[in-house]
Amino acid sequence: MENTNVEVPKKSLNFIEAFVEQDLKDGKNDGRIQTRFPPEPNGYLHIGHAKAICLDFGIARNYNGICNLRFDDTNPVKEDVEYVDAIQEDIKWLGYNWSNIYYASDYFQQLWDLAVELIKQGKAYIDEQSAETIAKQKGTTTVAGTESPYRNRPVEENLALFLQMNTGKIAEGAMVLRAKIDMASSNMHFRDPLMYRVINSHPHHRTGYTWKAYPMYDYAHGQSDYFEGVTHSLCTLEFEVHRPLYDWFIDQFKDSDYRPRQIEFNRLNLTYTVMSKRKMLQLVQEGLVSGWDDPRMPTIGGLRRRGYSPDSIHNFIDKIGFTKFEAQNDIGLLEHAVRESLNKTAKRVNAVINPVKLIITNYPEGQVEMMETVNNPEDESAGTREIPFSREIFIEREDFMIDAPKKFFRLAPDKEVRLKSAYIVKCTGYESDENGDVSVIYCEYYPETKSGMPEANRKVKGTLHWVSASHALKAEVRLYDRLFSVENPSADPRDFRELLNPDSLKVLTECYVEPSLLTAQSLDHFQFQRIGYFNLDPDSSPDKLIFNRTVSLKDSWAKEQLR
RNA sequence: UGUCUUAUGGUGUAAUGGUAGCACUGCAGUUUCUGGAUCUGCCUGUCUAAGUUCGAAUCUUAGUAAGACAACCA
Repeated sequence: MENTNVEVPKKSLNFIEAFVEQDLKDGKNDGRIQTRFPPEPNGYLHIGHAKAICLDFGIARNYNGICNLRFDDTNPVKEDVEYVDAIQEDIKWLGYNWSNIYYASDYFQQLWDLAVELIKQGKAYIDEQSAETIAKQKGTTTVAGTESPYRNRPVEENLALFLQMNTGKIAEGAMVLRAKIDMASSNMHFRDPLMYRVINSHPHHRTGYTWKAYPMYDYAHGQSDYFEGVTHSLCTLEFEVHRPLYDWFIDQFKDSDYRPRQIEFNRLNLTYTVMSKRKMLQLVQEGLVSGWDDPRMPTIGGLRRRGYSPDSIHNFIDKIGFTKFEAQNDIGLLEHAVRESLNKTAKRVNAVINPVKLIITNYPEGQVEMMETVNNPEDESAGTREIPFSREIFIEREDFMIDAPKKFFRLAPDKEVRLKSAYIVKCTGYESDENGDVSVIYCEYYPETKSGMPEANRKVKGTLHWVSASHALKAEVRLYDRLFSVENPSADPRDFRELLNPDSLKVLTECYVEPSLLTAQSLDHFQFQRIGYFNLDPDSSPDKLIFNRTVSLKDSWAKEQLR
């Protein structure tokens, strides 16, 4: 799990980096660069968070700044320590280390004191109206709000009531603290936003029942940034309208030239994917997936289990960039990024996922030869290994056709193919079962065509992967496809469960892999020749090898066969 | 009948007043002890209209379209 040696590529300049460089040039904040990644510990991280993480930590790294992890834990109703731990593991797995770890709850006292200060200045008041009434008085986007009857209550009364709010004697919803700004503002967030509400029914995961009044996001987030010395507070586009309020709160309290700056970027939208926490939770709870780390889930845990490397995720984030345009990113680009990254490192192994037996009739019975084969043609340092070859082997059913069309360069009656790393063989016959399916293929081999021998250079059109029948390990292979069958499930008006792709998981139990895979470690990734990238599932055991398909190779023929 | 933001090939993203480039997809080809990978080529784009300028994707105005905002969520 711990993986701190991941290489994180330097991104090309984006508009946020341009802002950062301008701020540096202008000498702002004494040339200091500080960011933060501020998750609320109320769920698991997904690939959308990975985008934010790459930006927050990446900016700090590229500009000799620091990036802190801060849990935005101001709402105990939704938060849990379970998520705090999982979030940290996922960030580390992505290859990042935070300088400090903070919690918004660390600032509860400071925030409280500043709120008192604001009340004393007459800029905040206690409202005792119901949530419904307050909402009604906010007006609408086109109609100005009306002022609360409590808006002008005396400072002393406000102070006394604010203290009351934190005693536990005040019922939830009975009173709130509001900033006194402008009920007629064209920005809804300026219409006397709530700063504090009472929550006494849930313990906070860190402070227990110490506090009964909790700060709201708009107040707590900006001030937390300010307390920590954040210079660039990066968040997603939907917080754009919050920025004036963010700045307003900063203005109330700042006492030097330093000020944090909020910059918004586009969140990640992936085709064929839902990333809403609510929907992901539903998928898990209703058993539509096996859990938060189901290989089909867009969670960091799911991607990890599926065989995505941290490097491949960085590669993807690097490709999609950061802009202010609400984009729909093609899942195909993610898959491309994964292939590109895994291609450099994945060990090539022989595996046959839809086997048919092939007997080499002129090969001595009982003879076994160890054939040398390269681990990775892209990387010489990966070395070679030996695989056993014998009279009876398995090949892919798709690699043999009785009536082969002209462009079919694999095996067919009277045709020759190269067995990868071994001999050239010629098909001399086959047998079919009662359904007409081929049950066994007969070949003869040419002993002088063994790989590496002088006579081996004879050209044949096709090369097939294979495993020795008596040496192969039986394995279970799980093929994954996109979870949803529509391009933009989030925008589809139908219930998202109706949009699930019924073929998103296909389990193959009659698969054979070469014996070297017995020593594979959990999550190790491999390229199965001409099939795709796979990794060993954590639930595997020596008795039952389970491989997850990370992504298929971009071979239209193979793709068709795998469906 | 509001405020804020955005608009570049099918998709994503560069070009910060000076030749519209890159990647993905698609198509065609090359090559290989697998048709993958590699390599090569091709296709397709500045939302509309006015203005400023020697020159506009870029600046201005208007229009059009899209997104965000009216949680005691973050």
